[in-house]
Amino acid sequence: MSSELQDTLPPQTQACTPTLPGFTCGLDATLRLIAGKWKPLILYFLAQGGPTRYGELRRAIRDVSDKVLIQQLKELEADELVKRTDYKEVPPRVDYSLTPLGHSLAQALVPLCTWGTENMAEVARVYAERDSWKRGPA
Amino acid sequence: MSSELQDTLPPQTQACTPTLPGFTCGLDATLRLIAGKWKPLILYFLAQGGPTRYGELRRAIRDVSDKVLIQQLKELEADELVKRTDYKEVPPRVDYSLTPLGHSLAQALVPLCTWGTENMAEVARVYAERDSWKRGPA
DNA sequence: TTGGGTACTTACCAAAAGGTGCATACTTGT
DNA sequence: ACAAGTATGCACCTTTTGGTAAGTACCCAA
Repeated sequence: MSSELQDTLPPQTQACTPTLPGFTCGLDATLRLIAGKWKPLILYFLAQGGPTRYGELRRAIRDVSDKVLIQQLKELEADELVKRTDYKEVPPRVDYSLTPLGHSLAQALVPLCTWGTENMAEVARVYAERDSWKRGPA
Repeated sequence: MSSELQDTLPPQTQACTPTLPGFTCGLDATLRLIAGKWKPLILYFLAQGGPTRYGELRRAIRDVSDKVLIQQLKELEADELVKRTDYKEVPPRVDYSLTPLGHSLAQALVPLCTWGTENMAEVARVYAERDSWKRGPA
């Protein structure tokens, strides 16, 4: 990594420069917001699709349960990354979209997605190996 | 609505292509590798400092316990993101460094760190609000 | 000899995270 | 009439995660 690390670098005794409140560094702050099994996926999905209805999201993010999806959406909303719009219609209709803050975070997520795509074969291989010794040799 | 958003969306946010094994997309693949409370921090720290001895890492990443740090290092090693070097000296001496794969992942983490740094005030504010209603007003 | 440092390992636990299934109140399609 | 879809809420429970405290084997300095 080149030396234009926005945080620190000097004689470092810590992972990053501690700055505000309780965060050890910017990465730490970010990680707390996106901690949650599906949050990054939700953000990323919303970044791609714009306002999305609950049911659509639910179907898009495979294997998530209602309880957890709702829960994480609420947290994202409380964290001001996502905006919930309730149309107060009679069969319920609600949609979710990114706030500007959420949108910028989603952008920061893009490199991770790109990395995963580019290295998917590698990652899959590693996983295959792990799974095989876990279940015992052939 | 089509759920095959991946190929119909704006090229700049579009980096997610569902293809291989059990991953829904690149982001999903990446997230599985860095899932773990301290993993991103470990990767980021190693990216900054080069080969680092265990004890140094331990002291750099505040509040991590031996058990967990070791455990996550092992997983990172199994995932071929980190390389462990044991000098087999008499008072134990070991150090950890990034593999090329790990290094590229660490690069992808940089925007998250940057985002966190740039929006730290915002994030801190949001957290303060949450904490206050959680514990009741002063 | 006692104490500290090195890099771990293990047993035991508490808390957090996530999942399941049922319920709601109302509408539309069959 | 009845099933299905809509967006949740709630009680309950299992899995996962992380943490604590202790131990190991060895060396060096006081």
